[in-house]
Amino acid sequence: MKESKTTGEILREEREKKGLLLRQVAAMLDIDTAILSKIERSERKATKEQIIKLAEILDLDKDNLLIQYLSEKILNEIKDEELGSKALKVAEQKMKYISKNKSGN
Amino acid sequence: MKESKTTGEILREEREKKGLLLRQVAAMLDIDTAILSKIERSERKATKEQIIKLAEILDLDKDNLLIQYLSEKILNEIKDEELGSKALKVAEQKMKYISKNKSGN
DNA sequence: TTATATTTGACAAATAATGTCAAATCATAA
DNA sequence: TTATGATTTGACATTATTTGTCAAATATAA
Repeated sequence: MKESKTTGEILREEREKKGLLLRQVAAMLDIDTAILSKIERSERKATKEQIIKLAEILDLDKDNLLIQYLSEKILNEIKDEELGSKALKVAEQKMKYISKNKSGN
Repeated sequence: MKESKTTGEILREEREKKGLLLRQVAAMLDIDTAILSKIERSERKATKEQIIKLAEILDLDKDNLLIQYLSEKILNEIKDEELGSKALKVAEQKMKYISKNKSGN
């Protein structure tokens, strides 16, 4: 019952569907093959720019991929924190408050 | 209609309530006064260790202060992101999934 | 004023993120 | 098998970010 894929898993799946090699995609990103290998196995994080390029290369929805990516960055921030779950809820509350008071109201 | 205080605002308020000087609290934290000044004005982030020490020094609830602090770290991660709000929601979903499958079930 | 507290900004040190490279491992076709 | 190409691993280099110091500027108040 696997609930959700990691960004890395998504990237690997799509790259393989397209029959592309790590070497080829890495070249398009202008990085070493080793890094892309690590990104796909969640051993390293991609940069935002790399995620955007990868969405283009692999025909993935850019916004969805970015949301995936950002949510992982958020979770990474609290993954070792006992209070992480509570902090996340508080962050959402604050976020709501911020949105409500955005410029334009 | 100020909804919530920043960690810095809380820290300054409590320090002043106790009649302590920046210099004094900074010394207890073993950092320069300048940094504490910046932390209280949200120009710099504290470290987790500093937050814990500050809770002790200022008699604040440690967990509450840490939750405040962590939620700010989360928001900081997405504050310039258009998709931040969506990413936050996805992070919560993933978090629920993770909790559900914690060791011990 | 003078004294003390705080703030500011330039800079230094420490840490973390991002990358390269070469060798090891893996998969598979000859 | 062995030979080839793909991927993985780990040591290391580079760069960016974080965390800190220091001294001068500014505020506060006696």
